Amino acid sequence: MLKAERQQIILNEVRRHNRVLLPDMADLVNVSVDTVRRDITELHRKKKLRKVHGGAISLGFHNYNFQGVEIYSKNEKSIIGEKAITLLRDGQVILLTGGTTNMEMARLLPTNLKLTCFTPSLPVATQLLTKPNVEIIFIGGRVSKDSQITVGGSAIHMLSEFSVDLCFLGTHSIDLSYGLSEFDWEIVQLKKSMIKASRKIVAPVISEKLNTIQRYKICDIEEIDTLITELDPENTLLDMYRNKRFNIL
Amino acid sequence: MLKAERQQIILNEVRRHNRVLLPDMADLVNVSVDTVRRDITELHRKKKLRKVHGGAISLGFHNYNFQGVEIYSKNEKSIIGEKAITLLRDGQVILLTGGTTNMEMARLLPTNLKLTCFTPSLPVATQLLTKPNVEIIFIGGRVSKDSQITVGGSAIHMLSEFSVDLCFLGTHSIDLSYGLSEFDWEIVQLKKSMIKASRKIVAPVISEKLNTIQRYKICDIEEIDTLITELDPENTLLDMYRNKRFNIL
DNA sequence: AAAATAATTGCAAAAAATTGCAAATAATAC
DNA sequence: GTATTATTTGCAATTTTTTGCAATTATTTT
Repeated sequence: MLKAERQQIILNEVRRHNRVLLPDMADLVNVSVDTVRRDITELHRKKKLRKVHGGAISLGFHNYNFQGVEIYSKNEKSIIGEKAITLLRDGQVILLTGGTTNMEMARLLPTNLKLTCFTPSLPVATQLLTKPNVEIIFIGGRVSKDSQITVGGSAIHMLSEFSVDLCFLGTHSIDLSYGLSEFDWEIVQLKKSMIKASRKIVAPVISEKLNTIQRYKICDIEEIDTLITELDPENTLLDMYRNKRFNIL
Repeated sequence: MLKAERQQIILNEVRRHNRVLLPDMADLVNVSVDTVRRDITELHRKKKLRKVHGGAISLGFHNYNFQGVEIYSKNEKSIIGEKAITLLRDGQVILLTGGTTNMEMARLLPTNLKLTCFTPSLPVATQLLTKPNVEIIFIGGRVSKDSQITVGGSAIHMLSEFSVDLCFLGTHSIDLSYGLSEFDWEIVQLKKSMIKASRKIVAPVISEKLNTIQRYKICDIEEIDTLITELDPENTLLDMYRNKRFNIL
C-alpha cells in the first residue's frame, strides 16, 4: 500500500469518526504503530488533523476527554447519518437535499462506496468532493444564501430531466396529519420537484422536528418511504408514526 | 506504443482504481519503471494525477477542503483581483470561471457592490456567499473533482440560456499566436460556451502563464477584451501583447 | 509511587527516486 | 532519399525515503 493512500485512509477515518486510536489504524492499514505514528505526525504538521496522545482527532472537533471511556457522544445527526448510510448500495443514484443532517451523512459516507449523488447544496457538494468514488452532479440555479442551496426555475427544470433511486429529503417540520413542511416557499417548490424525481423518499429528521408544522407544505406524510430519527425505532415518541406505510429507522 | 497512448492508459487506471503502483503500470504498458515514472512525473506536472512515492493517486482521492486550499503566489493573485474589480459596476451580470485567481477576486469583492454572478465553481460560489449584494447563479452539471467546477453537457446547455456583460476567464496558458489554452478537454468545452455567453471577455493571468501553451485551445487571443496581469501595464514583458485590440491592465 | 502505555530516538534493511549516460527511435532538415 | 537533430527509453550507480525494531524516555493510569 502506498504511503499517501494510507494517510488518506487514516484521514478519512478521522473525518468519519472524529477520533481514531493509533493501534486501530495500524491494524486497519496493516503497518506497525510506528509507521502510523509517523503518518499522523506528518498529517499533523500539514494541519490535516490533530495528533494527540494515543491517536488523532479531527480539526475543529473539541474533545475534552479523549482518554476517558466516554470519548465522544455521537450527536443526533451522526446517528441519523449512520442509519441513512445503511440504505445505500454500490451503484445507486441518489439525491441529497441541503441541511446539516444531509451534510453529516455526506461526511460519513464510506470512502469505498460507489454512488452518483445529485445535490443542489453547496456544502454537501463540497463535502462530497472528498469521496473518490462518488460522482457529483450539481443542480444549477440561483443560490439561496440562507440555505446555501440552489432554487428557482432553473433548478426545478434540471430536476425534471432525471430520476433517481433514493432521495434524502431534509425538512424543517414533519407532522402526522399535515405532512412535511417548510417556511421558505422557494425551497418547498424545489423539494416538490425532488420528490417527483425520486423513486423512494427518505426523510431524515431530528426528533424535535416531529409534530411541528411550517407555513408551506411539501407533501403528505404518505409520500415518504422511510423515516429516520436519532431515536430507537421502538421509542414511544414514534408510536403515532407507526402503522403507516413507511418504515421507521 | 505511443507515449501519449501509454499515458492515457495510466491515467485511466488511476481514474478507475484511484491509485496505481508503479511496477504494476510498468507491467501493464510494457516499459521500464523508469519510463512510467517519467510519465507519471509529466502527468503530475499537468495536474492530471498526483505523483506519490511508489506510484500515483487520483486527484479526487486527495482531500480538498477549499477553505484551506493554499493559494500560491497569493500576492500576484490579489493584485490581479484588485485590478479586475475596477472593471465592475453596480448592477452588472458577470460570469466567473474557477481557478484561484477568480477565487481571490471573489474574496476581494466590495461588500456593497451589487452584482449577479454566474459561476460553475464550487469554491467561487462558496466564497460569494459572504457577499450580501451578490446574487449567485450556479451553473449545474457534473462536478469535476480535479478543478471543482461543473462540466459536461448539462453545464454547457445552461450556459446557452443566458448572456452576461463580462466574463472573467481564468486560463492555464496564454500565447500571442496560439491564443488561450488548457490541458483538460472538458474544461475547454465549458470555457468555449462561456465565451459565447459573454459580451466581453477579461483574461486574468499570472505573468508566468504568458507565452505558454497547452494541448487544447480555448480561443484566439483576439477574442479577449482585457488582459490583466500582476505586472505594471508598462512592463516590457507585455510589449509583445500591445498593439492588439485588447486593453492591458 | 509503581505499572502500563505511548512517544522518541537511533539504526539498518528494503524500496524507490534521482542522475548521468548511451542506445534506440522519431522528427526534421537537407 | 539521406543526414542531422531531438526525443525517448532503459540501465547502472548513487542518494533518498520508507519502514520496522529495539532501547530509552515520557506520559498516563492505578
